[in-house]
Amino acid sequence: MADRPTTIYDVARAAGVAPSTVSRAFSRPGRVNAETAERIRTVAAELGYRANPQARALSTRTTSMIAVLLADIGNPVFSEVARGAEEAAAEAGYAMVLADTRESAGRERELLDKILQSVDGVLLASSRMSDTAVRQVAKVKPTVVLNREVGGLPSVMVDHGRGMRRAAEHLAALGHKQVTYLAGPEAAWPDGVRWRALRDARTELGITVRRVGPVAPTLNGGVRAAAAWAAHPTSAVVAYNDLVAIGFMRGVQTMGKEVPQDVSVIGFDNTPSAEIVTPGLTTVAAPQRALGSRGVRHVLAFVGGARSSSTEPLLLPTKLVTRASTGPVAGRS
Amino acid sequence: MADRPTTIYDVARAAGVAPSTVSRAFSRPGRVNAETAERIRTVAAELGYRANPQARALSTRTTSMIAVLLADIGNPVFSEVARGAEEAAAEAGYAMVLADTRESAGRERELLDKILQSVDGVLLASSRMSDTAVRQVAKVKPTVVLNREVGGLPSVMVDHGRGMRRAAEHLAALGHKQVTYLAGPEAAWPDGVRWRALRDARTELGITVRRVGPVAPTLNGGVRAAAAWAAHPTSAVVAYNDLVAIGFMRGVQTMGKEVPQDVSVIGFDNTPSAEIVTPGLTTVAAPQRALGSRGVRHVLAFVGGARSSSTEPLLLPTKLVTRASTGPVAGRS
DNA sequence: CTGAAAGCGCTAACAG
DNA sequence: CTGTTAGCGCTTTCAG
Repeated sequence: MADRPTTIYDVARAAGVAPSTVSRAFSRPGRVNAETAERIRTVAAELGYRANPQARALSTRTTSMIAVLLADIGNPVFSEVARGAEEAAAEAGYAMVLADTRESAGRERELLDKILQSVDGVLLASSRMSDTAVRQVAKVKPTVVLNREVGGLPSVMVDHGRGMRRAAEHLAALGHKQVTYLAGPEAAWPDGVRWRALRDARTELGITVRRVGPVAPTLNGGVRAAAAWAAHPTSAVVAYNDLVAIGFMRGVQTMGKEVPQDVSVIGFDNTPSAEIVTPGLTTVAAPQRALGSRGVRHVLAFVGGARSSSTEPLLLPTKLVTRASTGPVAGRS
Repeated sequence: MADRPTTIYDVARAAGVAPSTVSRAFSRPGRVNAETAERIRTVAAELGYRANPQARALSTRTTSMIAVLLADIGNPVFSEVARGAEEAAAEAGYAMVLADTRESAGRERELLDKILQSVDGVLLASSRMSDTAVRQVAKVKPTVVLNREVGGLPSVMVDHGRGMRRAAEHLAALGHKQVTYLAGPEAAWPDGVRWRALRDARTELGITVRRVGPVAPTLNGGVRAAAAWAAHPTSAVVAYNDLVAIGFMRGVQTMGKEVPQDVSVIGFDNTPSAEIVTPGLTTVAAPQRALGSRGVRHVLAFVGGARSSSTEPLLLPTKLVTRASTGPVAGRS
């Protein structure tokens, strides 16, 4: 590949200055004569000089890289988070080391063990590790968690509670009196928040609520949920995510019922599929991209030396996207 | 965060050996007395010693990281590639630096400029740079390109030609005589390959082909393509990708026509949406995940010192997934 | 403002 | 097999 790359010494010799001056010309432009700096830069460009990041990191103890860990890059929800994270990182001149934990706390620990030393900060997008394990990480490098609260650590989360609230209001406005929640994995943090928000809205909205599950957060999980729901049908259903909602719709359609005539359905996440399915799925959209970018910016703020004063979780708003899967309860034929 | 991390010297002192021995105990276990090695490892564990990757990199000139550049991490096709890449990298003990070029050759260059020095190899998943620019990169670090041929550089690609061929055969078998191809962005390498493959299949399969576009590779692009197609309708259509195919179906349905009764539709990529749309979309599935993992393994092989002998592009097979969007031409009502 | 010199933590010869 | 001795390329005092 490369012949020996040009170093600071090569540039120094060619420019007729000391190596330290070349170094300063790049890292501390203010502390060097403007003309000399200019000359050095010219010479460096001619020689195609690129600073060696490892050497720099060794003496400065900063790498200009941050780690982003998520549970499954293939999941559109997380890939949006990754996108936002990458954008924010690139904008700040940082590179992103992305690791996929495949939903395993063990893998997560191993990965961190490997890359923690190579980054300036960490964003845990969907950590499955215990609180203590997360804190351990935070002790080594500035760490921000997403969609989770770990006592004392900075975090950014989507306001799932309010999202559920909006969904419930929408259904109540359409005249629905009974709502079933199709619960997702118990380990999933947003699941609990949503269910509680739905229950809390009962009296105020004058609805009764029921819970089915937990079901797998997949198309099939939704299909199975439909069977469970059929035992105690309600005129409205809110699902853990879009996939479950779509599976549910498919399930009830198989049973000869129609959406939204027989049952209104709401999902979570507003994945591309929500727009494509028939009928279009009403769903609670979360700003995943913003979640990723805010998360990274938060990390970088701490890298830059912010104190842990901002311990309060940052809450990002959701938006209810209404489509054809919800309708008035009176629409029942 | 951390107090001064423990170094090789701390371990050496605690274990009563020379620093170099500690180093060897980790990097070259064979070259050290088994018992001493064991003791060193124990002491190291007690002290919580972790090697400093920057220091190691500085002297070995290898970082155990590889760069993966792709055009848009939000695109499910690429996120699958990223997933495969990450898996292969992790398996080999490498970390993945992921960068999103946002379809811009300029950004791509800048990003590479920034991270090239920090990685042992590069995987260009959907480079928009010129051939010469790509070669420039390859001169600095082992580089593998995906879905593209850059003279002399190792590459891995999906056999889009055969995929198209299979699609055409499927349509011919159903009795279709005329096929329209909804072309994607001209800059996209697979687009040309597919169109040529379709044309080449004409005589043998006894079909005539037509081309519409290029259209944007989006839902809307597909809708517009439907309008263009309506000027010269054919009984079958193959789209650049699933999104275009789905948009097209939506477009023709709006015009009061039915799929597949009035027109059979085939997409490319087998994205999740293909399964969810109504009718289900017949599509050419590409092994995106494998593409990513093979790509990374290829890179690592070169990092490991393989000669450029394997200049032949590695071709990965596609699979035709048949669903309800294609049917016999006789099915016309 | 610039040069000289001392590391950052690890690996790599070279002796023994 | 183990210890000693130089660096890897850059930043950072410390003088001047």
